[in-house]
Amino acid sequence: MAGTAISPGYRYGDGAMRWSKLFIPTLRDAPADAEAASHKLLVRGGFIRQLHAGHYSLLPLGLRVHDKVENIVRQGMEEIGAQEFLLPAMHPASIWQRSGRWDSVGPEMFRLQDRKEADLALGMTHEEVFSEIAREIASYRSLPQIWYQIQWKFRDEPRPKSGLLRVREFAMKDSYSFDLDDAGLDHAFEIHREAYIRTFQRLSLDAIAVQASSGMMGGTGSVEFMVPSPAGEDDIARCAGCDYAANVERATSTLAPVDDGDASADLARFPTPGVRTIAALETVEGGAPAHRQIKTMVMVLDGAMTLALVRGDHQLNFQKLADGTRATEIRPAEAAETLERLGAHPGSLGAVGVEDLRIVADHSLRGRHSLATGANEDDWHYSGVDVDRDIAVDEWLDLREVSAGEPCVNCDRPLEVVRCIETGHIFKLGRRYSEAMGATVLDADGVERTITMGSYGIGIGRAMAAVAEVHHDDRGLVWPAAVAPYEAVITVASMRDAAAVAAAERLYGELRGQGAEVLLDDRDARAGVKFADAELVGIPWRITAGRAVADGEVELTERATGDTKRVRIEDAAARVAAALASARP
RNA sequence: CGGGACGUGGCGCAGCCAGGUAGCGCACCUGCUUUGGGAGCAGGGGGUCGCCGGUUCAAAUCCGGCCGUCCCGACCA
Repeated sequence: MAGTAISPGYRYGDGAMRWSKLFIPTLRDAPADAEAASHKLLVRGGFIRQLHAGHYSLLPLGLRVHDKVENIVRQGMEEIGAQEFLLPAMHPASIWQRSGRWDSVGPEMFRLQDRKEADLALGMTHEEVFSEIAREIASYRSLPQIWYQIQWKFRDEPRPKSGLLRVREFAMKDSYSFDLDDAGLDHAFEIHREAYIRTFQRLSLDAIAVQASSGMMGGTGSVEFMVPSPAGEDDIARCAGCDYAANVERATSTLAPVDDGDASADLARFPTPGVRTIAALETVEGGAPAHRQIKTMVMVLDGAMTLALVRGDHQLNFQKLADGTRATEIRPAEAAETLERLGAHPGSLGAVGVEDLRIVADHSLRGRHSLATGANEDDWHYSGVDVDRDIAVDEWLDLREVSAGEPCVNCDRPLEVVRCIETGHIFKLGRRYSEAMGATVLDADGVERTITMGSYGIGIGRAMAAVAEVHHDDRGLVWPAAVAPYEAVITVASMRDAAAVAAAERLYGELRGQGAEVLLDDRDARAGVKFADAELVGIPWRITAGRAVADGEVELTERATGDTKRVRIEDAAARVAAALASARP
């Protein structure tokens, strides 16, 4: 535009939304190692490319979507008065040592050293740094505060997978609330919950708010936002009759009482050659139905072997065990360890007479008698086990995982179990970090009080992938207008058709003049290629300038439905603008 | 961490077992034709066959080690 000599090929402004000038590397074939729909389509559509496991480059189209997701999330934060920060991604070890997490989080944190051999970490979350800053809040009159950032997080996931769904480096919106007391925290938590619901609605995600385990964050309560999808990694239990919903790491249900009979039987050891499973023990002479067996899970909690007991027909939930015992590192024992300590292989294990190991048991075993379990000798089991009499249970915990169909604890209606993607998680942290960092204020009475905190996260890239998981068809992505990389594409059916080119240019100018994000597909390619690409990339509206131009018309096609209408060229811009306006948040 | 599979032009694959000048489809470049649902013909460019070592006259191919990627599992005791 200016008089400065710029090589025409590099003229930026005008070419920026012409497909022929853009880098949109679409692929006919998905990479062989992609499994999840979002992974395949984001790669095929030219949105992302993998650098290595768990690390993806955002290409121009991908960045546009990512930016839009960010901005919708940002809008939700601004609406509750949150203030945006940007903190360092790289932290000194000392700040993590002060909170105790340098040692407690383990290998999930990327650690490195600088040239002076000082320990550093790549931030996996920012409670420590934000609460360090919050030390400058000196008076209760400065509270409450809500601070947030959208920043890269680094987590050395044991298994990155499914494209953008689980990665080691990702943008997260993390916010932190600072209040004088628990009532203030409850309020901050509630307005976040509401903001998240609004935000996920704007992203066209049907997120379910569920009770959740707090995991490594600690604290007194947490809620996850779960988007139903087979590509997810979490199961939630949800009641069809009331609003009960919880991650299976926390969910409970009502259990029908078990009738063990009147009298407690005598403990008896009996031979069970070849019996290695619950099912086998059901049918053998002297055995018992699964719900009258004790399943003995040998676990190692922070290095200490522990027996976790559940009913034979129940499953142990590891997160419940970790939460209930406050263990940070938890794994099943290896067969060799088990053999050494208990004297038998898996399949013949039990807690009867075990004195030197910690024993935790699920509530469903409380007071039970006349049960069957392994005898800690291969091919031998016990019958007539009376839990109170024969097993030295150290702690009673909720350890069992709920199953679909069990009655809801609130209303007795059957629970359903749904596979979900966790797109957001909010925590009531309490005073753990503020106390460690020394973030205190003086209250109205001049008394020093520790600030109470909450922390709240949304994974930007994961939310983007979740949208792709939910909104696609066999032709490609079907982006909701709010997050689409472009709102509309004008497809010139043939670049040799001068009238069509002229109509397309006119509409392109008009729509850009209205502020629409419109892409002009001016590639010298066949119409079929352009249609297929527009559908793969998932642009909500397509305006086709082709044979209808001879009649003074263009075609307007909605990606989601495939519906096509012919409209007058002079009316087309207004029609598209109206459609876009109704879709904007 | 355990189990499985796989690494060959940008993407998808064959070749490997039975060692002998690296091939196909898509994509890319040139030309002609075609032009509303991933065009046709002709010509062309691009690959240290993941890396290191070994065996051999000769290694994508056989052997050893390493690295990387994906999937399943972290339970049914």
